[in-house]
Amino acid sequence: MRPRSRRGGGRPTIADVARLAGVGAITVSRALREPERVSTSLRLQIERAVSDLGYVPDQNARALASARAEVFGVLVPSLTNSVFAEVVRGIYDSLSDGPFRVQLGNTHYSGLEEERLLQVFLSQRPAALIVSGIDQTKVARSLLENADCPVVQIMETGPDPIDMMVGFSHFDGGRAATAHMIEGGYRRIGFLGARMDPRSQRRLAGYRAAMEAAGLFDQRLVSTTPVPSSVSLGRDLFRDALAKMPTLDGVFCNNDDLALGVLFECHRASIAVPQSIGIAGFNDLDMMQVAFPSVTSIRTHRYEIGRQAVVMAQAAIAGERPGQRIVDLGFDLQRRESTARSGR
Amino acid sequence: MRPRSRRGGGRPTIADVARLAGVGAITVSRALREPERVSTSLRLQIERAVSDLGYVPDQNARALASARAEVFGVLVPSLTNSVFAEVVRGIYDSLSDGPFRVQLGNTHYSGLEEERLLQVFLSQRPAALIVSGIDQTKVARSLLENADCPVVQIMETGPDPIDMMVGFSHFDGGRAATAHMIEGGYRRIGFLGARMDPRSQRRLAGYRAAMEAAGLFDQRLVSTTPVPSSVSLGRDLFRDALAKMPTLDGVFCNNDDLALGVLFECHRASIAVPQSIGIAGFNDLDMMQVAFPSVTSIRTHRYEIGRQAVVMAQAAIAGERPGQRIVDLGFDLQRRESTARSGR
DNA sequence: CGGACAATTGGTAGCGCTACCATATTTTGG
DNA sequence: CCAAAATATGGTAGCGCTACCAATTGTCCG
Repeated sequence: MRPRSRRGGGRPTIADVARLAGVGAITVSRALREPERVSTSLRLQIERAVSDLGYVPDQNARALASARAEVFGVLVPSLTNSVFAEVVRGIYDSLSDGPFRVQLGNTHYSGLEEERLLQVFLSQRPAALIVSGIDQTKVARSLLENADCPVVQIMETGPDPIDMMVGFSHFDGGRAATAHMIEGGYRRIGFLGARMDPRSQRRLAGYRAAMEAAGLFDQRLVSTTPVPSSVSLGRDLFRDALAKMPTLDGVFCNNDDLALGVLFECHRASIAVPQSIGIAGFNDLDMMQVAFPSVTSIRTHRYEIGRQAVVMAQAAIAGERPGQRIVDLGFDLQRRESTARSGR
Repeated sequence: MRPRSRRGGGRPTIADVARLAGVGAITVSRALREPERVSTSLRLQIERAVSDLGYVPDQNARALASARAEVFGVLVPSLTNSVFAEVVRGIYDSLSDGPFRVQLGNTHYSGLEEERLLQVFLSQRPAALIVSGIDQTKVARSLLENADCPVVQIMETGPDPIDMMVGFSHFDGGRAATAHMIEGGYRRIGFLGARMDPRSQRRLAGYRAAMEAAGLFDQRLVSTTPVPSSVSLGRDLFRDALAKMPTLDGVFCNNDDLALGVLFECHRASIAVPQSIGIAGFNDLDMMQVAFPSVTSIRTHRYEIGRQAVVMAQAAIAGERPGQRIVDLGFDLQRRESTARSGR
């Protein structure tokens, strides 16, 4: 006679706690989830039993019974890109004191992979979903629209949110950085872009808008590649751009990795920064202000985006109507030595 | 009369598939998990029904019934440290084509946080656990020893594994970098260390061993701080070290972020690298070989550590005896311009 | 002081799946 | 050709928890 522990391995269950505390199982369940709905005396008794037995609720059983896992599904295109690493950190930090776990997926910038991961995540009935960008495939968008949980799109803002959005305008960022260089007297400003995911495309569009507004745009100033970004790629792109267009007097880089590669190459080739070449990056990694010369960049509020996404999702879970569905956290242009031709 | 869909929301269940395919539910279950144990005709019929209904198995129910979630629990001390980001990428990539999901936890370099997360993870009955380092607290170690799943400790090797280990010797790495600088003619070599987690401590110990072996050790050459590492911190530590010890002729940095900060500060202060100051880092981030001058570093096989940890865990899940419980993936000393006093 | 109402507590019946065992059905070997 | 063994399929009984509803007790007010 051992109907118990057929599989479980003998971990204490809610029934064990109930027996020890001399109450019904459901009361234990309530004491753990909604302590205020249980009398103080019983609650103490139950807490005692829980700690005596070392009881830990089985999350799988809980999720099955309530048709809802205490999981936030998070989809990012890259784990090594430090921008997303910081977003994810913001998410984890905001979630760490609640009951929610995080299920992190890496889409590798692939729409198909995103669809696949969405299926996997949905099969767990997550409490909320956080996805990157606003360029979901048709299938992915439909999965998200029909998901019976809050959905937050992060990193970008745009019209027509699936549910909620936190981010900023990459177009505006690209335009601001470019406009700043034009103001600083740069004329033949190149654009260096790697990966060229949708966000990079919009930064390029912002660059183009600023250049055209000043009557400076020239297609030959644009160098892009689908290859993933890296510091060494920045060096290579810059060499090519300079060979193609020797009169280049500045570069706006898709991101800071590329900008750093450009900076190092300028050192190596003894090209004066910011005199001969101005450099601006995007994201404003910590090292940009330490670099010599320090590098102008667009500071984005990545950690805050992660934090805010969690706040919005949790509010929605709690049944609150969102104050605003679209939150634009903006960006800050950090003007530094690398684009200060005259000054300093 | 609607005993069904009280909560579920109407997603098709295994029973729906079974009915449509005209078979028993258990046969559907088998067809999905062990297709080779079901006849071809039935299997096709079932696959048809699955795709017609858009059936996706409920992971929570599956985990409850089988007392085992298809989840790898992964604990790392940081998400933004690009070393761990790459380890995690190795893990995700190796797992992406199997049935397993990843549950990622961030311990923030805290033993207590690790214990807490282990509790959370264990409550899901994961298929395997991957934890960072070999310095678990007593409680954490006990939780891991009693976990009824494979456990892999990563990033380091050492005696007395909980179960399995993949990593390398940080002591040897620190010693190799330092010995290389000594060979190169550097004498007053400083050690710059941030965070000073156990791995950093062992790198420091390796540095000390090399210095002592050459009769060069001096406690005043060592500058450490518990503060998290960053490029700006590298600059600050270097300034302090130089102020404290003006005869400094080289620095071995705990990691590449610090080394980069030192490099930039040398540029800013017009200190010749490698002539006046030699610089060596640890981890060999991509940018180290692009930097000017390129920076000597210890290349560690981070992605491969993640990959290998998954391979070992999967073998253990499949019931195979591990070939070796401890896998040392070593490291490579990358000799570059920043420590080449004479050459180039 | 009785009845409406809130506050507590518990019982029942699953959630959707799989472990275990039983029951056909086919294959094998002597 | 038949028993034994292998193969293929299905039924039953939960896994550990919570939604739903019922039952009990205490509380308030006309």
